[in-house]
Amino acid sequence: MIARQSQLFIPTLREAPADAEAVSHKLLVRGGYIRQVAAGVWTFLPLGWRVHQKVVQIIREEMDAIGGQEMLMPVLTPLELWEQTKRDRIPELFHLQDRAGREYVLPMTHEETVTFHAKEISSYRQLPQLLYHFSIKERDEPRSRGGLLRTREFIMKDAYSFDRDDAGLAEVFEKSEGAYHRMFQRAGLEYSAVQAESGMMGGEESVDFLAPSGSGENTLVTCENGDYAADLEIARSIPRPATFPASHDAPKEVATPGVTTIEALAEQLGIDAAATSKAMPVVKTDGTLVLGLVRGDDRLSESKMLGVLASDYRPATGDEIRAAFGAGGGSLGPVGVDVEVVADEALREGHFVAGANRDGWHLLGVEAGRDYAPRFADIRESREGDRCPVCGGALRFQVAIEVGHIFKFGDRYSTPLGATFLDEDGTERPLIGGSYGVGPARVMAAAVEQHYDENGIVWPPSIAPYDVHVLSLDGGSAEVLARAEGLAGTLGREGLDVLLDDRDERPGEKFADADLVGCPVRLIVGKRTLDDDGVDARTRDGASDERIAGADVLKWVQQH
RNA sequence: CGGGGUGUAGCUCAGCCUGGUAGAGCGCUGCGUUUGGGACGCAGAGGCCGCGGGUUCGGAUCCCGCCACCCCGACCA
Repeated sequence: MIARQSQLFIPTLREAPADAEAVSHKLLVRGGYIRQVAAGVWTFLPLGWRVHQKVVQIIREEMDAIGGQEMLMPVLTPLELWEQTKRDRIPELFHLQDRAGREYVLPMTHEETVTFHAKEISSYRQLPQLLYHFSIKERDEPRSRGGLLRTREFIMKDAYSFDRDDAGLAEVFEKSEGAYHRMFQRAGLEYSAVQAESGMMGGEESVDFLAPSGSGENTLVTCENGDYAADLEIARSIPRPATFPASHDAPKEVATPGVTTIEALAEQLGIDAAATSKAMPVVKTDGTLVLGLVRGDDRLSESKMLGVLASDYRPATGDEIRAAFGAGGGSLGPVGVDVEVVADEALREGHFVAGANRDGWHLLGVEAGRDYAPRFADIRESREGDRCPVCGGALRFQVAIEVGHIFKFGDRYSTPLGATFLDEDGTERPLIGGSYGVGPARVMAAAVEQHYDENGIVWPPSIAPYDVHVLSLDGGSAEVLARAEGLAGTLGREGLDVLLDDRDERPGEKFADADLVGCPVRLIVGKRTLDDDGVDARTRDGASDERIAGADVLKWVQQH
């Protein structure tokens, strides 16, 4: 296939739009791949759509390879379905009515709809099933950001599996995980599969696929030895050891006038911040006050705390704190309080300085178990300097994009929607399901975040908009142009996607645009190459750059 | 929803403080010269200065309100 650039709509920009921050956002806009229509709403221009389609095709092939069946479910969805699963109250859900007042939603995923169809499965003999589609998702995000990184409308490949039991589900889940590894590898991404939060809608098991990136909303924690990877929200790790001052037989009061921060406390007492404890009073949805306690140098992990409390919560207000503890926020501690204390595991051993629940005073030598009886849990957020929980190796923290997420949902949808089947023994059971999502646009953005240089995008060959970019530096010479056209034609007939820059532009401009667009292989035809009947061939990554004979071009392209 | 910021030509921005009939660079059109890393000359086109109200003889500029967009946070099946 050969495309003439002189006739295409590829509006490249010399400068990045002022509001762009992320590299992928800047380069995809500058390269003429995407344009913004409204906040979080984007058009894929012809070039961008080609890349998107290439990613889609890879995903499709890998899904089909594990027995997935492609279909298409509608965007417009009756509200009733979502009422039945109680997801109609999700704030991100778009609602609308038709002229007769019937209510609809614009779904953010299709569990309800696919389960609605799965009601037609009536026998174990029809199981398992793996259904998927590529469709538009709508989410009323309070805040979209970073170009394609987080949008309010996007295309997602979402697959749904239905099985008779957990064993069947485990099998598809594993197969899907394998397919996901293959698709991200094929797309040229660096990524990690990590155990993820199951989420409020999810079920038992959940795996996130995170691609390290210059911009993103997740933090990927990996061990240097490759034996541990997790999302920061749930990452476990070994904190550095604390250096303790002398111990005491019982907590000993010490005056700390005006000291309300850990830094000030550690400095005044001349001790390691890790030898102090930090108290974070929170209030659960039912109004119960709980005191979270972490080491002074640690941060409370909001997501871990959420799991431990099994309830939503908020920080206690100043008034609530004073009422419960009789002191201000900077002077709180676990000794002698009436509320439940949830202490981080790091506080299990050692004697720590803690607030005395009296303004201007702290306690020295506070020991868990002896001086207060906490419930221990892992509630600290991992941080730089921690060691791997598996092997003790150094941990690495990277900003990352979530490109895929798979999770088991069991009968979360089949039970409320009444999707049951008759099992072999004649009993009626709910279908057991799993959900497997991946965002092609995020794969695209992640690929750019990972592969670019100061001049533009350096596409992984598998998802580049065109395989080969032929530049005709004809400067009006019909002979050169004819040569370039012939070359493009030859490659096109071999099944390569060729972009021929036959525009009436100066060489510098063609080079700059070619760098920006980022096709993996570039072939330059000009007066210089006409002389020896050759072509200048180079790869976008700069690894190869050489004059080759015309007859060798096909071979060269296939090798690079 | 909280905090910060920006809306002036297709893009990047100046002008606003201190009111006086709209600017630059790039891009665009035509002609000519050029042609291996974003050329040069000449001649042009292009703006409800985000929207509404107010103050004023006069508002891009000052005041009030609204809207949009971006960044940080909250949120994120």
